[in-house]
Amino acid sequence: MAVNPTQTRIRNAAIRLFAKKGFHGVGIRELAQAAKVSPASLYHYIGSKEELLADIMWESLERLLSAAMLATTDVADPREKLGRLVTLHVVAHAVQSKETAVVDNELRSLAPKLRKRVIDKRDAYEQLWAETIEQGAEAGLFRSDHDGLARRALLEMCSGVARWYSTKGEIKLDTLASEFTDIALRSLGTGEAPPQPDMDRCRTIVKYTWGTKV
Amino acid sequence: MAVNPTQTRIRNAAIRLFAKKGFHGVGIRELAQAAKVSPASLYHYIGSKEELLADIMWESLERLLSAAMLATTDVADPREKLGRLVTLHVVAHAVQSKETAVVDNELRSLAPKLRKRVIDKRDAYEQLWAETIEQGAEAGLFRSDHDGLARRALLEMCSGVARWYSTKGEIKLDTLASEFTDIALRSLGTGEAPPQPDMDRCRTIVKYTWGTKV
DNA sequence: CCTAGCCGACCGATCGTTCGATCGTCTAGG
DNA sequence: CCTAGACGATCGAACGATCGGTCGGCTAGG
Repeated sequence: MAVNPTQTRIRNAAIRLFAKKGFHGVGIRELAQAAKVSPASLYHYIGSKEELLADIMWESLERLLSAAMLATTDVADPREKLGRLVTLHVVAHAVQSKETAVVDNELRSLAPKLRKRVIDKRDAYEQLWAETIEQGAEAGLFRSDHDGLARRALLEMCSGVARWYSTKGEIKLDTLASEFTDIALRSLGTGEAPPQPDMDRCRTIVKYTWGTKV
Repeated sequence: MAVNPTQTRIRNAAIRLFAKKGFHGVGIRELAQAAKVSPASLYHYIGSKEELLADIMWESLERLLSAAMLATTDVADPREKLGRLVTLHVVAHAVQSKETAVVDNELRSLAPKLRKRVIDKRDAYEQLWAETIEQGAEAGLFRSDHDGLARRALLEMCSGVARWYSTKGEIKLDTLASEFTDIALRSLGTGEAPPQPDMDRCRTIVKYTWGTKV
């Protein structure tokens, strides 16, 4: 999980370049130069270019999933649960926009074997959303979403943050999160004013999961 | 605009392959084979691989923009206007998922010169959304969106359709469009039940713009 | 004869990857 | 304390393959 400084440099360079140019748009030599190693040395740290991509994607999803589970276990109210899922998802895509963009865009660059591991993780994560929405529907708090249409719409909306949000822009992270939570809950809601989730708890989890950001 | 049958084959093959593997993931030999010409013959129809991509993206946006303008001119009610924008955007991303996916993902593969033309088109299109939302806000029908946050959220949500919707799935196109319109209007709305836009008019425009689909 | 369409052969460049060798560091045996 | 050797890290050079693109020439219809 990237403890070695050289490993970390390679990992970070790969995330930055893959996000900017796409997996196939980055050559090994360019990657090596950005990580300040020779192309040959690169292969002491990675199995192959593709494995490097798969590792990055899987670990990114692993962090997102564990953060989401941490935030939703023992939460009874589906509205609170969904609000936290949205907040974490949006904040993750805002502060880790590079690696989340890679996760969202580069699944196609993985051969079936490596792809499966990543897809399984992603499905496990999206399952959290599906369960939460279903619970809300059963409780009469959300409109039912038996096609998963609303879930997909909301996930795409929240993931899109990585494509346009800039931490240097005028929009504060808190504004972003609460606005998106609002939109999400009102999309699913039955009309009542949606409650805001426990922001402090989410902030703590974000800090714990992704480090010093936020 | 692709009247020649060989041009059309090349265009369609490029859209399909670029959407599936990404611009840098497709070689001209693979593209030529899919279009049933030799790699050399390819260059009787395209200036370069990159120009081919730029043309595809620009034309796709051109169609979307003209369809959107066609659907919104002389429409006074901002809610009706936005409903039609959402419907057209969603339907376009559903039935032309390949080329819209290319538009959404491959901007980074274009050198600045070619990129500008495409970005200008995209901005002109998004401007339509911005104006409509602003009109709605001034009329007191929408919550104001001075950061463009809601606009971006909705656009990402609607564009995401190209990533998951399948015309072979169980969700009907009408259901998709009306559900998304509903979500969009309730995201912006002040609480009243959102009106459904003129679906027949939208259907006509889709047919006129993208041909026999729908 | 001209031209549009088409293609085999080839261009230099770059692709992902491997190999063998050279470093400095650590450890075990005498 | 010295030394032999194992070890991880590093890299220059090169591998065959493929990259985007070009060129000269062939063919067929007007």
